[in-house]
Amino acid sequence: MIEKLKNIAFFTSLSDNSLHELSAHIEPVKHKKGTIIIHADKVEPYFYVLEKGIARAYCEGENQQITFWFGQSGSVLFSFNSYINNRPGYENIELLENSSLLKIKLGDLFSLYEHNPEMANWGRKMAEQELIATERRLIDRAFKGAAERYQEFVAQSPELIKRVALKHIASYLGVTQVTLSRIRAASK
Amino acid sequence: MIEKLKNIAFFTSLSDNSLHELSAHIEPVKHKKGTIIIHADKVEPYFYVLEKGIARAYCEGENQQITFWFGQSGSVLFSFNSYINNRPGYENIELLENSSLLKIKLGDLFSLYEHNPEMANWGRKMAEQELIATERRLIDRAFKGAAERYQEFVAQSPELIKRVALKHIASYLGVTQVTLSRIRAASK
DNA sequence: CTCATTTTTTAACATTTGTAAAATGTTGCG
DNA sequence: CGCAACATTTTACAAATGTTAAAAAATGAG
Repeated sequence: MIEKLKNIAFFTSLSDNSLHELSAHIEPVKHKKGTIIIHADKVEPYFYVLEKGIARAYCEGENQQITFWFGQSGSVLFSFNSYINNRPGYENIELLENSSLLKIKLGDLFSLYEHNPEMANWGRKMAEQELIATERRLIDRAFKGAAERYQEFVAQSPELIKRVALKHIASYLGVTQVTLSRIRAASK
Repeated sequence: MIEKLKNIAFFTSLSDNSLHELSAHIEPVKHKKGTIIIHADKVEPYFYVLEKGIARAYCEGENQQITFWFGQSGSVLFSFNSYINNRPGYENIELLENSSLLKIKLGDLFSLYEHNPEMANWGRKMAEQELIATERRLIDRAFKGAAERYQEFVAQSPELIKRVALKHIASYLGVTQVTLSRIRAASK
């Protein structure tokens, strides 16, 4: 299990001692494509690391779902509001392929944060990395047109383009599927 | 100084001991309206808490500035990329009024994180709160039209509407100033 | 207070994106 | 295979937002 963790970017900075403590609380699980592992409007008590597979986070709108995040191998999956505020979250997380995950109870993770400063700093850095990535996306959306955002998405996430339905990518990019089709047609 | 810190929401959870340690590294400063306290493309070595005043963070585009964040009393101001990755940042932070701030050297803050677990958890929670707020804005932008975003901004930030130029609010909301004017005209 | 500067609003027109519906393409299962 | 379900593209039209320019209003320095 420790060797598994060492292969995941988020965990490479941890000492063997912390990895050992952490691994005692980890349970590997597998789920099929289509499984919703995080549900909106629920306090979700688990934190997952995606070992293999693809996932998306989305919110349910009136007549549409809006995908705002994709996860790949090495991504961490959790309900932000459950993790941060112990309140029901706003996002669903769906596995888009049959996937392998590592599962940790939030309570166990928080205990580690309280008594192991290295883990507390790990949690801080994880939140910071997610923060800077999220803010970049917010800014990018303001500066760049939909076409440019699509080109960058293709360049940065070639795997996702191949494996994820375009309707999800369209909503991730903040346009309708019709607009994405037009962009793709124009760039041939 | 400790009493000052206790009045700031971010610091209310800290023990007197941590507040004491922290306050040894804090320098109160005042700056005039228009001062840029965080510069893009520079590693900014200070972390600020806004005691009194208003600030905005913006990125410089080709023929426009895009404001993507406002700070008020109690907000924390820092270059995300300097703080998180020790790299030059992408944002400028400008004081929109004469302001009082508390100034802390990043290096001092990081030392506290390393040897004081309570401070490490404080840093974690701060990043988490910024993260959840940023993600909510990203999602809101996808779900809500510009008019609705404006109404919510008015409801949630009545102070900012009074004190901040509409051109900055327009770019914060992701529309041109002309569009914001139309929205305001329609909602009378 | 007055003038110069900046901010905000309004107008006319262009462009982008959205909506709805039909056509085409793809996938998986019996 | 062949059908059914789902995904993607295309078309025609509608709505929202952008661009440019000018007028009106507000602000601030002297």
